[in-house]
Amino acid sequence: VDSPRLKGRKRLTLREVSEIAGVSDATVSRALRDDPQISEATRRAVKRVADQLGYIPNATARSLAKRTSQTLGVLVPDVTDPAHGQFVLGFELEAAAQGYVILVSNSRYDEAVELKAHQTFLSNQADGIAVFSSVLDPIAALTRQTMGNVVLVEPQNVGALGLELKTGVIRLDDAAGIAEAVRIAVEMGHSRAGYLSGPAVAANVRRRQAAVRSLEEAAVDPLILLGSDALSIDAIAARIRQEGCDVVLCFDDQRAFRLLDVLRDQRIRVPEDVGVIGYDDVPFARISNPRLTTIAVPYQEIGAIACRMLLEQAASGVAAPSITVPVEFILRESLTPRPA
Amino acid sequence: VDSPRLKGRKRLTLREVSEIAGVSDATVSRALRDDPQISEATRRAVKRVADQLGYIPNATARSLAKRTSQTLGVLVPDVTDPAHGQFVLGFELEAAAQGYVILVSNSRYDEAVELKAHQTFLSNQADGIAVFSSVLDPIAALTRQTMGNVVLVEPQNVGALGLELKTGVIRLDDAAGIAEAVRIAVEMGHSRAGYLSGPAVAANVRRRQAAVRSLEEAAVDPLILLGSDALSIDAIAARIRQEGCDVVLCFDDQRAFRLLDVLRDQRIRVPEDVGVIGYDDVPFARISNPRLTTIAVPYQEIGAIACRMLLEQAASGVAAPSITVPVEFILRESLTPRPA
DNA sequence: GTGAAAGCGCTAACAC
DNA sequence: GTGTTAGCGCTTTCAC
Repeated sequence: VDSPRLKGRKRLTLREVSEIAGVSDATVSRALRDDPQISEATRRAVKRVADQLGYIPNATARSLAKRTSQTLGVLVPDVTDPAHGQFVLGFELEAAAQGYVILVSNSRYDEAVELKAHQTFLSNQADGIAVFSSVLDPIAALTRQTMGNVVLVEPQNVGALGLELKTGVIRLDDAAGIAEAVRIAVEMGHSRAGYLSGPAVAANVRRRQAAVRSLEEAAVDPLILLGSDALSIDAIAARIRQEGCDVVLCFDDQRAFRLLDVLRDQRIRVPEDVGVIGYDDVPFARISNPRLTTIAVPYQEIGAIACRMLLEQAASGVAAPSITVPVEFILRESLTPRPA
Repeated sequence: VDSPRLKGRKRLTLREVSEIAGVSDATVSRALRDDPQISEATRRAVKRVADQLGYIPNATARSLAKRTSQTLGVLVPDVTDPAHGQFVLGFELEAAAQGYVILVSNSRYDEAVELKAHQTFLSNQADGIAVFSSVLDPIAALTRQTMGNVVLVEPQNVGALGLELKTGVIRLDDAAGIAEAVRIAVEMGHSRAGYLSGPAVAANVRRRQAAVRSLEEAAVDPLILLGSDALSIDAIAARIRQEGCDVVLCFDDQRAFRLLDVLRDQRIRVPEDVGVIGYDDVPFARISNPRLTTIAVPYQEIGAIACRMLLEQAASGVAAPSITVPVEFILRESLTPRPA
């Protein structure tokens, strides 16, 4: 057992392997990569020497020479958020399966941080970059001469200015999910729906508007805005009571859980007094008390898709067709028919 | 606005910048890195040209030349787990603050995957690697000629064989946390404590044993083993009832939440009929219903510490002193004094 | 089928 | 202060 000298450890190079194997370095390079035009005999011989010596190729040198790094960058606001974590997991698993490593960074919804991370990825020659919930001002991004190979997931600003980005985009079918939720809530006899807002991002606006529209179509009372993170959650509970909401649609599960928590404190019963609907279907939604009715988003699968789109774009050289991922309404305890 | 050619895009090199700036490439290199021995005038001139051209240095080439990549690897079983997510976040934030990028990989507690990820990080010249909850057989790991600069967080197998690893190690002070929990539970009048086991890892054994010992000292009934993931959670609830447990210590919060869920189904009241104690204090613990009594572990801070230890080791060349992180008992609704 | 040589984009002595 | 010269460890024409 060899003690790992931590620093300055000089690692084996391809050339040393070649000397011991008694062939040229080029041959070792080819043999190790299973280049077809190398004889089976030398290939095996070289490989034997290589892993006998414990040779680990230097990916850095390889990247420099090949001008491709087998590295992908992932930028999320916060891995700690279950949705983002699942996204990163799905992305990483797919990337690993394809022989890629991933660089990850947390932007904390900060435009400056996001931009810097993007540059860092570019600097590290990432073959592609996936950005989840990008808050970047598209003007700023596009003005720089290159964004590289990018896929945007649930971008917040793109499109706001009617810009056509030359990148693949993945969106959620928010409208359909919300419409379904509203339809079912109305069928259950609810007529005064409130909306618990999220951060000032595009998804929040889309979801709210979808709710407004769906309620209009259902010809019941218009959507009651309950305020967002700016307002204290207690104030929101108060509004729910005074507005007489019988169902609340939340921007996401996290907010829904917090709402359940304060409603419990205030002795407003869920679902008897008010129904609560989340968004995301994080793992916890199925074991909360009450279990949360929500709209399920396959974040892990989306991560895998983002990875594949990136690779596809890298190969084709053009933006992959953008897609809209379907979401699914999941009925659980936090929503029941309105008591007569 | 320039259309981002996705592939084969030839990026600006240092040399091109130098030509336009009318100086040598070495000068540009120095100016950009604020080398003190460059005149203020040329430094500014060079920088102006560089960012006018939108020059982005090639970190790959830099790594090759400097033999240090400003890259750190992080290996966790599953980013989706709140504890791991927090760890990665803390690690990444600290790394970013120090100018490092991170590579992340999910091992899914699979030894082979873990080993491969480790090699990949090494291949990519990571300046350090943090492994959370490593399941690697230390023999296998040590036999390879180098592990590089590593920090182990809550390793599962190290020490089992009495091996002295030459790496920094971060452990949790499980025993103290559990002891405190048991002490308080006993003070509250509980006397039949059960333990809901986790995966077959070192931490699980440590926590269980700490509970056994603490109960002995308290001179109440010995610990009742409730089984682990192998047993269905329903079977566990049944055992709780038949054994007459009045308090259950769980390996982690996730299991505690699942337990709360099935106890609710079975109409066993928490905390009235049985108290429940988790471990980790994931964010959800404070808004679950009932809110979960647990032992808080500062995973995000641990991530930052791991990062710093890695950097310290890289600089000093020797293993950083191992540390044991204190944990904190947090009393919430799921545990109350035993009703008389 | 294999070797020699040039080069990927940068940093680091060493000169001047 | 700044330029010149070698590499870093690999891939890749182009010969043979």
